[in-house]
Amino acid sequence: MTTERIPSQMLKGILEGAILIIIGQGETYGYALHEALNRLGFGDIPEGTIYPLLLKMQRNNQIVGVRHPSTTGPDRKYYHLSATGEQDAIAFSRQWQQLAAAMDQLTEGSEPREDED
Amino acid sequence: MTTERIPSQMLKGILEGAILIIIGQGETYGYALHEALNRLGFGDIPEGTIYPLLLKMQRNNQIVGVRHPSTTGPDRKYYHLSATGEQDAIAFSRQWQQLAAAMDQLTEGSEPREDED
DNA sequence: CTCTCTACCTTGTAATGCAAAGTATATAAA
DNA sequence: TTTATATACTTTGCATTACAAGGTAGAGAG
Repeated sequence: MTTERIPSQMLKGILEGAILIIIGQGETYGYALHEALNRLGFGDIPEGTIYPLLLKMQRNNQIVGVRHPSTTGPDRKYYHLSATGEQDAIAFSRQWQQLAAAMDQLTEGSEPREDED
Repeated sequence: MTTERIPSQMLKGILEGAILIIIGQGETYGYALHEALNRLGFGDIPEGTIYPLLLKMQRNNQIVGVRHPSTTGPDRKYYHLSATGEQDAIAFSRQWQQLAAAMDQLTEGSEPREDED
């Protein structure tokens, strides 16, 4: 199992972008986001991280939240991207690619072997 | 020119790992590190970021610094990895790969087109 | 009625990148 | 000599971020 925990310091500034992209692929709510991030390999991001972040993104007019009742539990707050959020999602993708490219440059031809553990 | 500025929040926790890897590829000093990071595409990381980080890494016994006189300017403090630092560099590489894999999953088949604007 | 799963929110803390300012050496220009 | 520039390292304080810990509440199972 290569599922290694990503340190929280490494996620700083990336979670917001990741969430922008996820919401951009279809409106969703906090609790489902928690499961989506886990499924994608970001690890078990706690609710104490996700919900305050969503509220901040709402304050910054990146996302818009609408409450909907659920028949199987408490209300859900569905979020979708605003125009600003869409632009931010695109900007984040570019910045991520820039970072990934720099990291690629860094580890070019000097990666530690992992053939046999 | 696709050289986009990587936001500082996005670098949090990644700079340390990147520096571990660079120093692992051959001992170097702060000022040269500043240029190397720029050349690799990480952007113009200010000295107020690099030097305090090196001092912290030294306190944490990840790197070892040795002063050497220079004939072309002030003394240089050359750093090399400690045993701890080598392990941390390897751990960081794994964690980065985990993060990059999660980001790949995220943008799978749903990237914004850039063919034509 | 209690327990669990779902679903959201708040407060306070530690970690990180950075701006701003300072110190000091070597070299070239005035 | 004086001034300026590139090199080279350090410190203090700030804004941002992920998180732990705790709280609130609805729906269904026992």
